[in-house]
Amino acid sequence: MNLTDSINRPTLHEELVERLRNLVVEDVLKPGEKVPEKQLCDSLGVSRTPLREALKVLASEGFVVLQANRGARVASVTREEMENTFPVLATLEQLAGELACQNIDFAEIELIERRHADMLKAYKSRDRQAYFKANQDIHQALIRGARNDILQSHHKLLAGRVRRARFMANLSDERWAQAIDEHEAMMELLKARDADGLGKTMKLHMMNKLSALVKALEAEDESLC
Amino acid sequence: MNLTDSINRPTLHEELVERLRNLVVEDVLKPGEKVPEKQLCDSLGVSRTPLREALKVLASEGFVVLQANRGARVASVTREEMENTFPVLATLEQLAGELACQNIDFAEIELIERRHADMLKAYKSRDRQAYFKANQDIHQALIRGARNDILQSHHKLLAGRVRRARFMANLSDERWAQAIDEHEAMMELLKARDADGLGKTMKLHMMNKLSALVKALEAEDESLC
DNA sequence: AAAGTTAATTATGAATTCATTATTCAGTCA
DNA sequence: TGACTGAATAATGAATTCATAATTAACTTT
Repeated sequence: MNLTDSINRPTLHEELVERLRNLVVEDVLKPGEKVPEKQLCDSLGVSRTPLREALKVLASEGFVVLQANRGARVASVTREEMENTFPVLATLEQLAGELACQNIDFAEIELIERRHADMLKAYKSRDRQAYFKANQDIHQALIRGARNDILQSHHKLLAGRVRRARFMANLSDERWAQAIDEHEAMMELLKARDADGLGKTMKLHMMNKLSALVKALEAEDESLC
Repeated sequence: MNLTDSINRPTLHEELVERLRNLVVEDVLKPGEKVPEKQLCDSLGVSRTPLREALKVLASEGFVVLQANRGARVASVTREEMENTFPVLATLEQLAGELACQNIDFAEIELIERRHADMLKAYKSRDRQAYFKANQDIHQALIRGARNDILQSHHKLLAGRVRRARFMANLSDERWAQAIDEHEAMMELLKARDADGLGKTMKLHMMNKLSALVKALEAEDESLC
């Protein structure tokens, strides 16, 4: 019998924060759209109070924007925001890489190796969905390996905001190949527990992601004109 | 006549977030204490709804901890939390230092120089209050100079959580002198716009703060036994 | 008297209600 | 026809109410 399940019942607004954030990150609620309180309440079967509490939290996390007497709108994904977010995220990843080399245990490295293999397989079969999933798992496992809750929570927030961008721009074949190379290097550096090397590589990896994203966005803009 | 004042009236819960956060940061509400909803509502003259909304936000920021059906408690300041927070804060300061060297304008550097002079004066007259204020202004001005909103908001959050610790431990004369030296170096590197140097120095400065804090906490622990 | 049990009280989470502010839309006038 | 006005409608922010869970107090029972 599992006792923790019945005890650890999350409160209503916490669940709503999770679900609404997912709606934003997964691009179900589109940037700029206003969040329809009443509609969401009906479809989720809750009253406005916990939903509004959740919206305040989401606003403080930057996923929605509140306007007095005008409710909440989904925060838009601007190029400027990305250009501000990625450097911060990159620095946090650098720190995570350094700390992970010191603190991660062997079992976790093996787990990452397996997910790394999954990722390579997904790359070879050009399965974007599986690739993204494996990629995300690897990064998360590395962050967890850093053994720093504060780092983890701030990383999670920024990663969520960045994840929205991937729905806007598909990565190029060229960038995809480069990303694979970078991951190969990261894997080796982690196994060698080269803190400085892994940190720098992870930072660079993230900044290269930004370059690719900006390029993709520019290409998209052109195609729209 | 100033028209912007009357328009930009912040919403009730936003004001409450600010005020409650200050109560926590300024150590009016002590770590571990439970937050008395009813009492606060009475003394602030608001109903529970906006207050509770504010508490959810504060919880997501890490200043209070919510327990289902047991309300909110002020988050405790543990040594472990500090040891997790400082490295993250230090990395953010490093990034801020690098970006500030690129983006800050001359007028802002001059402003920082003036506050730096104020800080030296406060040090010489051993005015802790004035010293802390000038110190905080300098760091904030540097962050602003980085021209990165995301960086700024995350820094603000972590800085707030760290600030609580200074109420728990007074810094030693030795550390104080060291901090002054570090600030002198930072000032020179900023004026020279040495991005790498300023970043590294600011990071080190922050990590030294942690060491001093941990030492002070240990000394305090001993004196209590 | 101390530990355990039950009833009264209080606090909490969430729904509902209410006042106010935006928004929509029909009607007016240039 | 098209911009303006104002009433009708809808939404939002905040207070209030209500059901339930936690805490306290009173009361056994040994």
